[in-house]
Amino acid sequence: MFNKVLVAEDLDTISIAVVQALEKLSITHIHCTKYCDDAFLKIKKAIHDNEPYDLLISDLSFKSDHREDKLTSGEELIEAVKKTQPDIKTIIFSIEDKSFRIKSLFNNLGINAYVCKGRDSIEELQTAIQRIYNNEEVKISNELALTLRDKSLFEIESYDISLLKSLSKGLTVEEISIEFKDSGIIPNGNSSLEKRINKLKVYFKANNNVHLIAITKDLGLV
Amino acid sequence: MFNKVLVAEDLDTISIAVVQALEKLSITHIHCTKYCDDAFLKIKKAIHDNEPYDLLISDLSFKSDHREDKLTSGEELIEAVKKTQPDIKTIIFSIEDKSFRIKSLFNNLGINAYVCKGRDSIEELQTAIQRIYNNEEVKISNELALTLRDKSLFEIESYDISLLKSLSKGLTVEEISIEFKDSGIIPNGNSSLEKRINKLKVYFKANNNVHLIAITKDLGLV
DNA sequence: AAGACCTTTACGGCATTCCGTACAGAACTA
DNA sequence: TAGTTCTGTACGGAATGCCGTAAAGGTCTT
Repeated sequence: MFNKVLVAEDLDTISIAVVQALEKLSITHIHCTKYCDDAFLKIKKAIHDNEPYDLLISDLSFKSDHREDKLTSGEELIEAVKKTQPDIKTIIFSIEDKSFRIKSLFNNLGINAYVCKGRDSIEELQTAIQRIYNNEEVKISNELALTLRDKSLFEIESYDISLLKSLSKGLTVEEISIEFKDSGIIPNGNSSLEKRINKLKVYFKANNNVHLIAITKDLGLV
Repeated sequence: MFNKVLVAEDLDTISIAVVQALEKLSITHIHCTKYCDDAFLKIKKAIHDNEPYDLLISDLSFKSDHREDKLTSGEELIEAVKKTQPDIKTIIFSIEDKSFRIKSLFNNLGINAYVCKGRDSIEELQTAIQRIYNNEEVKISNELALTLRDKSLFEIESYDISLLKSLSKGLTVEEISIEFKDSGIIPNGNSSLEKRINKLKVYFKANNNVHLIAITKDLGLV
């Protein structure tokens, strides 16, 4: 079994249970951090000491508080970690259950498993760890596997996200056009923006801009 | 110390840690449920057996799954419980940190304490239980106490929420006017609705309707 | 190089929002 | 009761969103 495991989780309640679950798998060295920055430091220190971590289990969202952290989310943490220790195994353990979000995590971050916090997540977490250790294929629930194969979900690019974010900030199409021109984002013509917004409205079955933002906010896209 | 405590929490990880925390307070009878409906049943059964619960610790939001539950949130659960056992003590243990939401919980549900899941929530939960048992005043963090006293936050009524919800469903002012007339909600004239939306935009410093919905969605109002 | 195709942009007409003014009725005041 | 204030509603004009058409420019094929 893995020897050295790091848990990045802000909620004290959850990290207690995770540690307990790891102990049952007879993992000897378990460390916890409540902040992404601390997790990254620990990983760098471990490499320096020639005792690197085998596995990182991280939450996605971390509450912000008085501390000013560089890394504020599990995504940022894993991205940074992979750059310094590419061979480390990673599991995301989060409440997030939007399939396209999870899909992008597999594609962009190359995580080894995604375990969704829920009513029986301890067991799922344990089997995920076991399978990764045995180099078996990651178990993905059927429903999720289907959406992961669905290419159409991947059409929403960062361009669309920027567009939606600007809209949700209360900017008009005119203003977004100017903003995009300043930032060098193309396309940035009025009509092109309108057309793109229209595609998003069709995609998300939205009646108007207000509806569109309401929907994408619910999906956690913005 | 309390004798019999019920924990309503869907996430297995968290309920493990909560039970552990309760055991340290030498509470002897601790029961857990993962669904609101089950919690309500247990409480009714306990009353029937003449061994009622002293304290209910409940989460706010519960994941929906295959089961079709009558009670789907901690609010609904506590509301139902208070009707059958008005003297039961209640603590909400949730990740929600929007002050006006918490305020409405104290005002509408009459909860005894609100503990926010976070980096040191176990300890907060334990002291909250202790204080409730000793009939001391509930400890509220300074920041929260301020907003609880702030009357202005309470100006947003259910009328405004309905309005915002209809907007976020993609309806036009015209359509909302018809909807309100059908439901007997007043005011329902076009201009009145516009005027009210305008007030909300001023209040939330929103540039336009899209912005307004984005803001109120973030605040968890809609 | 010519044609088909795609993307970006421009323009125009209609719908909706945005915002100011105005007026009628209810509630409140003296 | 008469005047004042508040609230709900109506109307109108400017700005923005909404949607279709079309032109300009790029890419690809043949």
